Amino acid sequence: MPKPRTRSDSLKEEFLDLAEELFADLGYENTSVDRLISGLGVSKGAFYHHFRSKSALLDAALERWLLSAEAHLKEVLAGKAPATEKLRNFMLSLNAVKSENRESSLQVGKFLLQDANAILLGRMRCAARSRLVPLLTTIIEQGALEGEFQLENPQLVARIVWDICEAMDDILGRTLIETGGKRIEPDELLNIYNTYTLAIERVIGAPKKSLYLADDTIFQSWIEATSRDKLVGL
Amino acid sequence: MPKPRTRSDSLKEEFLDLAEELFADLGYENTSVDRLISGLGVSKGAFYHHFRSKSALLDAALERWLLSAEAHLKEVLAGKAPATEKLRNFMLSLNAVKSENRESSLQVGKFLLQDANAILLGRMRCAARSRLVPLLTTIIEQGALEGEFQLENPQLVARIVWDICEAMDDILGRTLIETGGKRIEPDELLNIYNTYTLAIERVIGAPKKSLYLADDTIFQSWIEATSRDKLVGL
DNA sequence: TCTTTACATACCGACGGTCGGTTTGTTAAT
DNA sequence: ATTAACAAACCGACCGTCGGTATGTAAAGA
Repeated sequence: MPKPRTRSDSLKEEFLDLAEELFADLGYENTSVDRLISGLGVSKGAFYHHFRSKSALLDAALERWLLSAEAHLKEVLAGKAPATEKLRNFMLSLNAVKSENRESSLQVGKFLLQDANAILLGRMRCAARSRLVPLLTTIIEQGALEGEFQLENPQLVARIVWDICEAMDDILGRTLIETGGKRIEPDELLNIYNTYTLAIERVIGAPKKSLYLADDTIFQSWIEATSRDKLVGL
Repeated sequence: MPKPRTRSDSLKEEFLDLAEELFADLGYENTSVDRLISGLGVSKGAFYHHFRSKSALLDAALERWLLSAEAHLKEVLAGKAPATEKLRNFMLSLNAVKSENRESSLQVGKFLLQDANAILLGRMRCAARSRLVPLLTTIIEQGALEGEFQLENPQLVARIVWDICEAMDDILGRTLIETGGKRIEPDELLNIYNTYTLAIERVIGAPKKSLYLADDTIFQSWIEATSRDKLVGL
């Protein structure tokens, strides 16, 4: 049910809003331009007036999403906390950003694993990496200066840490959704999380358990959110 | 120039051969079924007689490729060498497998980064992971038994090591192709390689430099192979 | 009045996939 | 040896959907 458009509140923004929603529901490839325009009750010309291509629409959507994520993370890292704390906050905020989208717009749940979102996933990874790795680098450098982290090449190491975070998101997501009807143990997710963060601790030469999470309430809520979701089939 | 087909040498294999070639040249999405059948001089019915869909063709191609890779790696790991050596061989063999394809069939070079291969990349990563991580796990377990590696969860740690390898391939590939006309320093690639392997050493708790590479001849040949390639544009 | 913006409409070619039908090969009863 | 019966392999016209383009047009500002 498309909300009634008052002319000249920017149609472009409405396209972006609807795109986020449909990309999350159907996947990028399964979201046709026809579907987008009929959802908004406008013509094809309208779409191609605002976007050079469907691919450009994806870029714009990702750009908008990344801007907010970047701002949020910068805010988290603004203070004078020790690098260890900043790093932990960074990682938890990453999950928070994604969790908030899990329920509304750009999901990072099951839909990311489908063929229909392979392009979206690739683009998102690339864009997020180029914007957020620099933030990570500053944390790593700070930790090295503080003597808390033992490493030699902050830029590359930050990239590696980022890679590990991406991989962790991937396996956490798969674990969440691949266990079909079976009840998922929050312990299992926590175990994955702590094993990955232990790996990160070692990579940056940080004290053991500086990233350790004893509490599994985060994963409790993940599981609830996931089981609330309808099954849309493949 | 399609070679003259003698009837009843399996058309299915010819489809797979041509698919590998075209996927590498044009990308998966840019390789149409029409192109495949006209390349072989057969009809569309012929294709859909042998494959349920274009997607099934990709699965079959990946399956064939993975079988050979798996066999090759198992062979490498058959002996009674220490885990450290096996791990180093494992990683180098991975690169070898890909280098051999770089020149002939399923390239892992520039074409993997395009949108047109996002699906292919995702499927390949998933398939390779599920087949090869178990092999890695045995190495890790062996190393833990030998007392050379210090870790607690071999299975998950093997997965993490694999993730880091994937990330390393990614960044090495990007570094190779994103530097457009500029001459690439083999040193740069070697530096990336050693930083990533240092990370792996730390993750598995192995002695420092047990994976270190002093020699950059491998990357020399990579660069040559890459600059030999024609530019096919986006 | 002239130009520019913001759309609408009609249309295109390429694509993945389907379908009814034909050819070719195999088996076995006559 | 012939032929009926069946199945596998293959043909090619056709379809719906897709992303994208070309052209038209109403309205607003100059």
